Formats: sequence, structure tokens, C-alpha cells
Amino acid sequence: MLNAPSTERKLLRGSRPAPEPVLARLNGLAPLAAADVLLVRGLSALREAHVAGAELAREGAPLRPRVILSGWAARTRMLPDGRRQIFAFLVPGDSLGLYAGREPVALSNCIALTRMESAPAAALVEAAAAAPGGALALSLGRAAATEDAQALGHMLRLGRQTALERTAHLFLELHGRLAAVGLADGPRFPLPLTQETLADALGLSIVHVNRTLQQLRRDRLIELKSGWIELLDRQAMVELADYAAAGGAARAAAKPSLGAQLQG
Amino acid sequence: MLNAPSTERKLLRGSRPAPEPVLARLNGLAPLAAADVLLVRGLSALREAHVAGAELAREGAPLRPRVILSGWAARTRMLPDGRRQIFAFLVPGDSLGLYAGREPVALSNCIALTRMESAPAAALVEAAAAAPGGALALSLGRAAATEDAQALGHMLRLGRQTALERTAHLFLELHGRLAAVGLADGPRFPLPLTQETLADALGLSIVHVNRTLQQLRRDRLIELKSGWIELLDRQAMVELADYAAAGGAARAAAKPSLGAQLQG
DNA sequence: CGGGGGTTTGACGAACGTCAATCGGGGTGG
DNA sequence: CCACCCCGATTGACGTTCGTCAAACCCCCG
Repeated sequence: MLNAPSTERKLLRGSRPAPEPVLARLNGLAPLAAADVLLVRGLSALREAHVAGAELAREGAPLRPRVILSGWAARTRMLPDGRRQIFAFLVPGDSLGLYAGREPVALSNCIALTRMESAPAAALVEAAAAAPGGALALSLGRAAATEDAQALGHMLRLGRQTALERTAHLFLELHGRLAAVGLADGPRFPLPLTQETLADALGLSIVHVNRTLQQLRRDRLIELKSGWIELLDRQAMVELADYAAAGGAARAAAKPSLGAQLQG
Repeated sequence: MLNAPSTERKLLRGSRPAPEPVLARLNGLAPLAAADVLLVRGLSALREAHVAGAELAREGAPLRPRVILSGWAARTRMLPDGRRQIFAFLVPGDSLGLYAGREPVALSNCIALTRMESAPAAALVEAAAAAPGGALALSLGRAAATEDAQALGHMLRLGRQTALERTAHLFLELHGRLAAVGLADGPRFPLPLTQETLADALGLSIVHVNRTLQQLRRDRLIELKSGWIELLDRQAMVELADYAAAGGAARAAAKPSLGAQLQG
């Protein structure tokens, strides 16, 4: 359930895990004004820590806007008999309840999958509302649209793709999203998820997820070990999973140059 | 593909198919001010007709805000090999592209499933933006939240429910939504969908949808004939499908009194 | 050296998809 | 008015995918 320990530290030596994922994300969606950049940077002063398993939102309860600085979370809902569906994974740079308007009521539960850090982001909402035509508002709007597009991609996976296609498609999406906030190391990225968590996201059983992962390994499409995954043949996976057609591809595309700019 | 002909006319004799579904919907979500009511009523002057199969939106193309006055539509996406997923059904009172902010780009295709009528609704967006604290803005916000909740319910269906549960759950959702705009006749409501369309929504094959419907009939849960469906034992269906837990139940609940008020 | 959560494997069964044929009803051309 | 036709609904036989059950196995930590 936790981020890989030694391996991670070794591979990202010299840079902190994710310098400013929220800034990278929002600035990647629309170049922010200087004031907006300061505002986003200021969020990290409000940093709060959560243990794995912490509940960030409960369905039906009020929901405070929040951005994720580090770690992974998941939006979920459960059936009375224990079946669980994960609607979305939240990675650094993602947000929660940012577009709820008035009456911010959570439509799903949200739980931390790893140890993580977040910050309340009401300031972002207010700043965007104060300047509806500004870059920040545009960026937040695009973030919302991206979320919607990803939800549609998830539905397409669940409804119309096989286990192999679904799994490849999800990995491609996660890779793109993590690359966009500077958290991918080329074709490699952290995947701190148990197979049970993957199963709940993909609408499969644990056992079948395991066999699907084995097949992706046998086909030399991925290498998966101790919380990290490497896409060995991205192009083949794109074709296998119809990634572009299934949506989210263009919108979640990595913009590595922007992340680099921010560090300069 | 068309609404049932003789039966429908007989059962709804004396009232037009759906007096003012958009008004019923929005007023049901938040009581509108008099000016808002006039604005919504004015939309029907812009009424446009569409044949079954008409394309209301294409993925990636600009999307103009629009409300549905009559008939059914579906949001879809296709895979290159022909597999199709329906993300949502749109019924009278529903809208399309109403919350897209700037850059209104369609995230999915939208096609008319029946002959239908719609009207451009940019006026609603502008009025809500002009009075962000007003009843209309609140109503549109709640409509957006309801849509999101329904999308989550759809994901839960696709990922974690059996064919029987999925089908019952969808019927319960549609019943609630149609009742909320005065289009249900007690436990009966129009269902102008082919089994192929249902299959694409439920993530099943046509044949399996057929067998699932047979079982719902055998179990005396529904009666389904020529474009109409009757829920014979709603409570049993709610338990079968875990309707409340799967979401959308409370939010999509019928508010028949409000529809009646509007007619007086 | 255990313990415990997560992973892997095998055997088996149920749910669902595919293929193919038939049926049925309503619309349409003759 | 009637025969034809076409799309959608229905049914049966069979194959595949995926789930369930159960038992190791593995590795990290305490």
C-alpha cells in the first residue's frame, strides 16, 4: 500500500518526489499568470498528511476543495454485499471537489491508497470565480473537462473492453497523467496499487487481474515490480487497448517541457 | 426506434406528451424565480426537430448548449472495431453541454435515439452566469451534480453488477428521471429503446439482454411491450439492484407535486 | 523465526458472448 | 387490400471469458 521505499529514492535521486505537481498540472493545461503561480505555490503551506486508508471524502457528506500534493487516492462506492467499484485514481496534481459549485456534497467516497499529502484549495476556487476569464479559471475548467473525459474512458473500459484491453488502457492513462506532472521516469512510473485495488477499478476479480498482468508480462508489454511499472512497448499497448479512440489520450498527454520550465 | 404510437396517445389522452419537461426538471431541482420560468418557457420558441439517428454532437467538435424537449438521445463512444458504449440516456428535460464553460468541446458523440425536439439553451447559461447566486444557477448546478451521480451509478453497474442487477438498476433510474418530468404513468413509462441500444448501455450482448429481460418478466418484475415498460414490483427491483446504494436514487427521485404545480 | 498481507497457481463452475436460425409485426409497394 | 420485406426480438447450441474456491508461495517486518 505504500510507495516503494528504496527503489524510488534511488531512481529519483537529486529531485524531491514531485516538485510541484499541482502547478505542473494547472500550468500544463493553461499557462498561468504570475499571481496564479504564487497562489498555487502558496497551497503547499497548508500541506496536510494522511495515512494510507484515510477517508478524504464520504458520499453525501460536505466536501471541501482539495488538491493532492503527493500519494495516491481513489474515488469509490460500495455495494452492501462488499463489492466495490473504483471510479478514478487521484494522483499528485489532481483535485477533489474543485468544481462542486455551491452545495459541495461528495458524490462518492474518496480514500487514500498510500500515505499522502493534500492541501485545501478553496483559494483556487475563489480566485477562479473572481476572474472567470482568467488563465486560472481556464485551467480549472480544462481540468474538469479532463476528469470528465477520463470518466468516459473508464466507462468504455468497463463496458466494452476485455480484461487485457482494460488493464493496458488504464496503465496508458496513468502513465500519461503521471508524466504530465513530472512523476514518470520515461516509460516507468510508480504504481503503488495492490491487485485488489486494480481489480476494483477494472471491474475484475483479483485472480483475473493477476492472470491479466501475467499475460501482459508474457507478451513483453510491461514489467511490473515492487510498486513500479515500465511500459516496454507503448505503441503495441496503444493498439491493443485502442487508447486514442477510448479517449483521454490527447487530453492527458504529457507535456514534459512545461514541468521543466517550472523548475528553472 | 419511435415512441409507441396508439398506446401512448391513449394513456396520455388530454395532455400533450410532456407539457414542459425542462421547466419541471429545473424547477424540481430548485424553485425558480418568475423571470427564470419565463426564460425557460421561452426556449420552446426555438424548438428544433431531429429525426431518429440525428447527430446532436460529435466527439471533439464544438458543442452548443441545448435542452431536450421531447424524445430520447444517447451519449456514446465507439471503438474502431464497432464496439459501442452508451454513457447516458438523455430524456426530455435533460441537457447537453450546459456546463462546459468556455471551450465547449464535446467529450462524446450524442445521437438521437428517437424522433426528438431540442432547443439551444445558451440563454440559460448566460442567465445563470449573470446571477451566480440565483435560483437558476443553483438548479443548473444541481442538474450537473445529478448527471455526475448518474454517471457514477452507471460505472458501478458496468463494473460490479450482474446483467440482471444492471438492467433492473437502469430501469429504476429511468423511471425516476421520467417521473420527475411528468413522463411516467405511475409505474409505467415509455422505453423507446431497442435491445441493441440497451446492450450498448449495459455493456452486454444483444442476446444476453434479451435473456435478461425474459428473466425479469419471468420473475414478474417488469412488463415490457411495444416501447413501454411497467415496473410490477418496484420494491423487489430496488432490493435486487441495490438501487439506493448504487446512487442516483435520492437525487433522481420523482417530485410529482412540482410538475403539477407548474400546470396550474 | 514466525506472521501477515499480498501474489500466484490450479481446478472447476457460472456468466456471458457468438453463431445461426427462426419468428413476428408493422410498414410499404403493388 | 394484400403480400412482401425488413428490422428487431427470440431461441438453441456451443465456446470463451471471467469468477470462485482453495491452497501454496513470497517477501517484507517485526
